[in-house]
Amino acid sequence: MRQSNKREPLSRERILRAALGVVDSEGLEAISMRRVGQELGVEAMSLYNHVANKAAILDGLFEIVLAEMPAATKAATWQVALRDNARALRLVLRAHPHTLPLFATRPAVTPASIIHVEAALELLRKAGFSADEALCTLQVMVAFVVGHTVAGYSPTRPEEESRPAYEQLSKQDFPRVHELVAVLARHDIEKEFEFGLEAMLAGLEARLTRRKASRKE
Amino acid sequence: MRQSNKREPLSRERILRAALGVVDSEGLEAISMRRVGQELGVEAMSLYNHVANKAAILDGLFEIVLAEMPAATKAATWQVALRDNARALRLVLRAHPHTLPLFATRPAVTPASIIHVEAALELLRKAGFSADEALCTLQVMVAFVVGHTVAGYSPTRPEEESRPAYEQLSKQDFPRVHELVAVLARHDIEKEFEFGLEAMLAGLEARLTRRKASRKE
DNA sequence: ATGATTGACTTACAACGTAAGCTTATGACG
DNA sequence: CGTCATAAGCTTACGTTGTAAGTCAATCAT
Repeated sequence: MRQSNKREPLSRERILRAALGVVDSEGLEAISMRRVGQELGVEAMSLYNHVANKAAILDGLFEIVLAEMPAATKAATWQVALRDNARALRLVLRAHPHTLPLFATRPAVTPASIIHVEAALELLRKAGFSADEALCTLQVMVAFVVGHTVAGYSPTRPEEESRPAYEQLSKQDFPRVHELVAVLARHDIEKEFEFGLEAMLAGLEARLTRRKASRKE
Repeated sequence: MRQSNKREPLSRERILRAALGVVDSEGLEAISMRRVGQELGVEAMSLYNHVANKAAILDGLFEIVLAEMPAATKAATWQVALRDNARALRLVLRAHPHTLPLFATRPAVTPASIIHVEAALELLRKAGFSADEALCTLQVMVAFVVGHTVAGYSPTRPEEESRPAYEQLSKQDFPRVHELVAVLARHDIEKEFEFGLEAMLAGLEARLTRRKASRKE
């Protein structure tokens, strides 16, 4: 009955990877200590030898997802670097949509992502941003990327109330909303992301040039 | 022993308000059917006469928080309107920081906020944005506001590992990160929000003028 | 060989969401 | 006034959860 061969020992690493597997295939609320243990052929309580508690597993999930982000390639300009980073972050988040709620609870910047932060800061500082501006820029970019990805890709459970209301109530009272119904059909959420990303970058660039101009006179 | 006087009857409204009270003072994970019932002097199961289940309560919380957003005042330009809306949304979210995780799971636009959406769309369309651009603009703004507020105001439980790492490891390996340590002390997250908001607005405005120019030639 | 350490398993408990059934107050209608 | 339907509360019960506490077998240093 018992797992016959000498099994490889448990570890934080293996636990997190098993947990990520469960979350990816069954959703965030599917993980319980017993479920993760079962995935590893182990009792729930055995996990406590390697992780402090369930919250620590969620923290770890957040961490290993973020660690999937590829190292930044050498970019020509800070604009390109920021854009690349934003897209890379979005891709990582989209790869594990069920973990997205985690990013709403935990601080976005973590030791795992510090390399990316350092690289981005370096470029921004050299481009002429002050330390504070560079910090703001990064935080604001992350906020946008995470915010937009969470909004668009959080797996919505099949609630039936919210959808139909649009077509019915809105014709005369909300003409502009009604107008969107047709648009929504062919609306591309990736285009929407790029739309926001470009706006953000353009705004940051404008700020930088204005800043340089005011310093020089 | 029993609650003596004829008590006023339960209702979805009362349940949600009680739940919001619990969440505001004790945090999101403090709400359980029994806890909310206790708040109203009622058994847990009685709540099921007015709400479908716990998820419905969370949906309702989301809803009544969003409903606190004040009606938009008549704004001079779409820029001012967007800025006002963004700040108003942020204020509402900040007023109930414990509910912020809810905004990561649920769709941002809800029947409760449709009036604001309609008003904003009207202004954007009149300013020259296409229907799709107006939709993108709104979604992107909401994503930024929610994303940034969640990142900055989600009540972080007192985890002790993440903080001290900064000062230690970063001096030579991460000089730019290290540079931030001093900045962080006097860093103002509201300024940071305004920084991002202005960048976003500037970028959107640039897009609009470019669009008008290209249509005219 | 022996003793300590590690890491698994077992048991147990309180709290959770909620299904099912029961009880009581309200109000319509003969 | 009596009857009875409906509504809205209460009670009990079940399965699942996170995890504290205790047990036991394997590994390893001496």
